[in-house]
Amino acid sequence: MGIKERHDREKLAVRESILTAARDLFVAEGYAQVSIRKIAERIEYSPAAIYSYFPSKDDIFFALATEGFRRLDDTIRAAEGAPDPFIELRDSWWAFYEFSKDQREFFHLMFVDRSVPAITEQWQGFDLLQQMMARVAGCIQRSIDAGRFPAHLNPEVALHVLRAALTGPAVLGCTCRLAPGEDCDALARDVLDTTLAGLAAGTPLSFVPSPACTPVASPSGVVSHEG
Amino acid sequence: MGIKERHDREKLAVRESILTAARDLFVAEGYAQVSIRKIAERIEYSPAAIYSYFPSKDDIFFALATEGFRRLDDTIRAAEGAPDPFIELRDSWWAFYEFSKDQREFFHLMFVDRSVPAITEQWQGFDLLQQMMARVAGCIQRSIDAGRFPAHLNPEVALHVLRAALTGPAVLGCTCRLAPGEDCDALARDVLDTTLAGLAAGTPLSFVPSPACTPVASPSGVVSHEG
DNA sequence: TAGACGACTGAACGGCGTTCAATTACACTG
DNA sequence: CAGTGTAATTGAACGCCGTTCAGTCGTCTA
Repeated sequence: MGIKERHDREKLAVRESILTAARDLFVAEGYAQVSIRKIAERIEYSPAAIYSYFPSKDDIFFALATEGFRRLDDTIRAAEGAPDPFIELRDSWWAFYEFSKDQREFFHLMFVDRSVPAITEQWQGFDLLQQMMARVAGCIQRSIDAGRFPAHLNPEVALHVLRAALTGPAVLGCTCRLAPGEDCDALARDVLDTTLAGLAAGTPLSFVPSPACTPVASPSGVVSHEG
Repeated sequence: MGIKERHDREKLAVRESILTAARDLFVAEGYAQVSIRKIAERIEYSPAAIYSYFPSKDDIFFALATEGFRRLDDTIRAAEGAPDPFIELRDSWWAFYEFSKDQREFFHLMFVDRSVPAITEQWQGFDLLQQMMARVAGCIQRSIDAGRFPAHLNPEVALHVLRAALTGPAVLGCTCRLAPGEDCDALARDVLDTTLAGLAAGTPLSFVPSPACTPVASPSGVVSHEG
């Protein structure tokens, strides 16, 4: 009796086509330009039909943000593997910046956009992001062990400082806050190198990271596992 | 014959009341929650009336962004004056970060929001921002002269690096991308100190700043001098 | 074949930014 | 004071938006 299975498959295929349409539209035109009606037209369904696949528009974009973290993970993984942990660290964060350039809309959705509400609600862990963070922290630890950073440096603190600093040029780029002639890549490179040098210099730091670290919360308070 | 003058004054007062209503609404509820209809209701005019004072909703917020730069200028000016230029530099950038906290919606409008389109168009100089930048650059130069930074450091480059790095924690805070328990102030402090230490360490930098530097472009391509 | 059930739709609700013909208020002219 | 011109203001509409819901339609079950 594979009828239910076929139905499930078909249902999932429609859901996937909604996400594909939404992704195509928002990568091409940005979040703000995407409407339920446009998505519906693209998949040749009525707008109302979409609401039997996603409870709200925000949930569609939350699913896409989740996909964004998968893409970011791929990007950063591809940058890992340099023999020198310090170089690997630099490559990883450079990959983070390049992700903000190459997948601008995804980056904006994941790290900048405020359209998705309920940010302060409880969220369920994004395993991918936490794994990414853990890998980078490990890389920092290996850099410390290799003598590239002072022994007293807390890898978690360094991680958050790097994340915050690199977020700067990434956001400036993706929100169009640079003059046309300005070289965003060079700026990002300088911020990265300056931050690494500052960490290497052993400035005392005061930040105490909390065990949890959230990128974006589910609009319905529940993590949506799309795909 | 002061009738025209009185009319001008009245017209200006209505314009001002529109801005006040918009400011109150958006500081309290955020850009996205502000509508022309709500502004109109608050000033007891019809929505259509607003369009004889501002060509579009975006222009209202562009005027508010301009006001935001005035507020930022006040904030940073108040932080200046420390005898040690290095301390003054640190105080100035800390004031920048505090502005992002205390005037979150203004900061978001000025440095993050993408709702206002036409960012890449030609813009007319924001004298205030350029003056702010020039003052900070001067402060960096004095820090170099005082031996706090290497002599070969380009003050303009350092300025952009500091701006980009500090934008990071500011954006993380104002877009709610920190876990509830995380201490944004400590993070910002660490980013600031790490960046200053990195600049002091004399890492070679590659960024070449363009003479112009824009925060946000006018939606109609023309700077609106409100007030 | 009757009924149940799920997917799907058309129409609507209340909101939005914006436009425009028509009206009103008012200073000026004769 | 009556009439005229002008600028301010409005009501109604247009075409969007996210979302809801009663109702339809097709398919599977008993």
